[in-house]
Amino acid sequence: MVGMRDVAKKAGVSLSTVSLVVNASGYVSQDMRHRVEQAMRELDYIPNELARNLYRGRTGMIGVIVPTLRHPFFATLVSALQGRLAKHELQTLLCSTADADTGEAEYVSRLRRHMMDGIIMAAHTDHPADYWTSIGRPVVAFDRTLGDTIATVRSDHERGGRLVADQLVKSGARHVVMVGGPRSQFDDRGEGATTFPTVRYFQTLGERLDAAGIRHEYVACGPVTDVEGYARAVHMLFDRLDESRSGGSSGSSASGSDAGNGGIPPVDAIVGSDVVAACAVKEAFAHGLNVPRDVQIIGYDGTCLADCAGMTLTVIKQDFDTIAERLASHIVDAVNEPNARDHADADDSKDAAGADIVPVSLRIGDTTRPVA
Amino acid sequence: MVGMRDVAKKAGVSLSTVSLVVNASGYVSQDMRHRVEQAMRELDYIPNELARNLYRGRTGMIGVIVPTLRHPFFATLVSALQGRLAKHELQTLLCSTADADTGEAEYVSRLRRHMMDGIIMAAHTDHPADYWTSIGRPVVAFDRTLGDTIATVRSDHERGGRLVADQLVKSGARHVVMVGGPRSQFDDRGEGATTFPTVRYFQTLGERLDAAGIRHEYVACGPVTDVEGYARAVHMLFDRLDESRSGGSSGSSASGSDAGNGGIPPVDAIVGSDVVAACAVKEAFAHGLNVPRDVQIIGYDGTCLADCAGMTLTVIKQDFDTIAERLASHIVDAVNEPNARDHADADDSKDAAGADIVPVSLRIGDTTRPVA
DNA sequence: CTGAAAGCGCTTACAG
DNA sequence: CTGAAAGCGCTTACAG
Repeated sequence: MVGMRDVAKKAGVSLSTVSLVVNASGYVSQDMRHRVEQAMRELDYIPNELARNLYRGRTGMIGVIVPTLRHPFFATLVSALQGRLAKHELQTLLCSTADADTGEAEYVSRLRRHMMDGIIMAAHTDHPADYWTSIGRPVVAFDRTLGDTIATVRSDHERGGRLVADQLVKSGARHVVMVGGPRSQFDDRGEGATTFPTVRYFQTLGERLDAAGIRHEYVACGPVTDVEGYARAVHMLFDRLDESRSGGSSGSSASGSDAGNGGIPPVDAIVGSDVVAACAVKEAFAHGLNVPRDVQIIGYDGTCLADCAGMTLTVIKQDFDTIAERLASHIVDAVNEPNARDHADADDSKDAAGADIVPVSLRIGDTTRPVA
Repeated sequence: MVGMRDVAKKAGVSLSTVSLVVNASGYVSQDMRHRVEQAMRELDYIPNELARNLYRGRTGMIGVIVPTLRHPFFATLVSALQGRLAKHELQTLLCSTADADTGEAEYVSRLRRHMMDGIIMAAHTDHPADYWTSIGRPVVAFDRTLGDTIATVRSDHERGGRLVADQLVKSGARHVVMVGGPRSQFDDRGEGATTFPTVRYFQTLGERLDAAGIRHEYVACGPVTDVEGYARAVHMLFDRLDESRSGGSSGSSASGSDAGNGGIPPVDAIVGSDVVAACAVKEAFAHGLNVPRDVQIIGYDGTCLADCAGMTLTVIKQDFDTIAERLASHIVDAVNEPNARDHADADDSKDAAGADIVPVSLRIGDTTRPVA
């Protein structure tokens, strides 16, 4: 392998001169520069970045922790992130907790050992906040709270909830089923606010529906990594709907809890992630139900599924580009000034916990009825 | 930052002893070992991997070049790859050519500068074979030919073509439309074989349909990165179908070239990637066509779209896990013995060009008719 | 089995 | 503006 030393020898100059030329820093006379460049060309010299990394204590790589790329949501997020990080000269190191059955601890350990410069955390974690704050290296969180000193970026899920509630109320929905992750996500973690901002969508939606007197219930599936789990849950849901529609002879009490079966309006709206919504469209077809006449369906996320699900889905779109931009700029800040706390720049797009809030929007598709 | 030197000092031993303990290599007496371990614990010593990298000339990272993660096919591939690479203690460095508008040259340069140990190439490239073979560092190709010395892994697309032809023939299809990438992909590149193995699917399918006397045509869309391009192409296709179905008044000659419009059977089968198939289902619904009675739809790839497209798609499934396993083991070989050429182990699952061929399978869904 | 020494390839103060 | 020197933090021959 040809190194700087060889170039220096060939050009008849010192090591440092070569270094200055390679890095285009400092002043080197035209003459020297040319001789060095010529020597580099002749020897086909390629700088070894490893040595630079060691000296600088940096690798230029950011670990992005997600559960799995198989879920279009994370694929889209990572895609956007890679583009943004690249603009800051940072590489994206893929860290999936489910795809490689490696816990996040493995990646945190790599962060500690300087194999990456920082971590963007977008996967579930059981570690408490002090685990994350004690790492002492750059970490930024997406859609979850990891501790006071760790910046968070998330979508405005409350707005999502309001937009969807509005759509449902105005289109005359009478019985809404929300399909989402495990109920345990709704639990507080001391702070009085859940660490899973996403559940705020369902909470806000639920409150609004309550206020409008619209019946609603929540069906929990497995964790986000289990895409098939969603399919099963939606499948079972429709079987149940069949039962309730085919008369009051339903033996199970699953279709209602606090009212006599007779008076319960049939389910006429299903709400959940894009995956849930896509499955719902499929089941509706299979069960001979007309969408949106018999049942309205509203997705959440705005991934490619929203346009590939057999019908153009009405969805809440998360703004992946803006999210990625914010995450990237937070991690760049953290990498550049490791000691600086949050740039408390009194940004009004932050919530009480100081999270960076990105707006969402409602995209009307063909799976909802026109509003009154 | 606390380094090995500090640990050595604290434990009262030499640097090398600490190194031996950290690496669990060589023999160290129990006593020494304990003292060192204790010191490491007390000082909270964390080895700096950067120094190791420099010494070993390795980073433990493999670059995976794909066009974009936004396409479920590549998301699934990368997901599988990450899992496999992790089993070999290798990290996955995401290198998207479209997401970060960075050409592959940028990543090859990083490979050269030792920022990664090898590259798995799964994106389109305009560079000729000798560009790739001249890199002189580990490269493995997925689904494309990059030169004699570069190992290739691909699915058995010919088999895919046969399976689909069989399905179409037996179910009585009369007019098949294939929707795929730009026609230019079909061109030879000297070697007498296209560098895009995927087109072999369409070629084989076409030959078989010819043999069975079934009419077929090819509609070209933009490059794979342009998912919306597929949607548009399929949309236009259905508009054309409407026209041809509503009588012979079609002014355009697009629907046929070598026969009078009158005698052409209406299109009753659409074949393409999962994305194409999903769009086709959607358009069929929108146009009031019954699937599979009026039109059969067959996808290719077997990504999550195959189960989220409004109907369970009949698809050719690529075996992502096996593909990832093969790619990973090839790159591991290449990294470990840089000079070794192909392990010419006379594997019978290789084609003439020496590619490693992985079987595909047909998954029957609800978008095809029963076979005779 | 343990310690002093050289070195991985590059950078950056620091004298000339 | 250029050159000799020390050092990034760790590893591995090589003597003891």
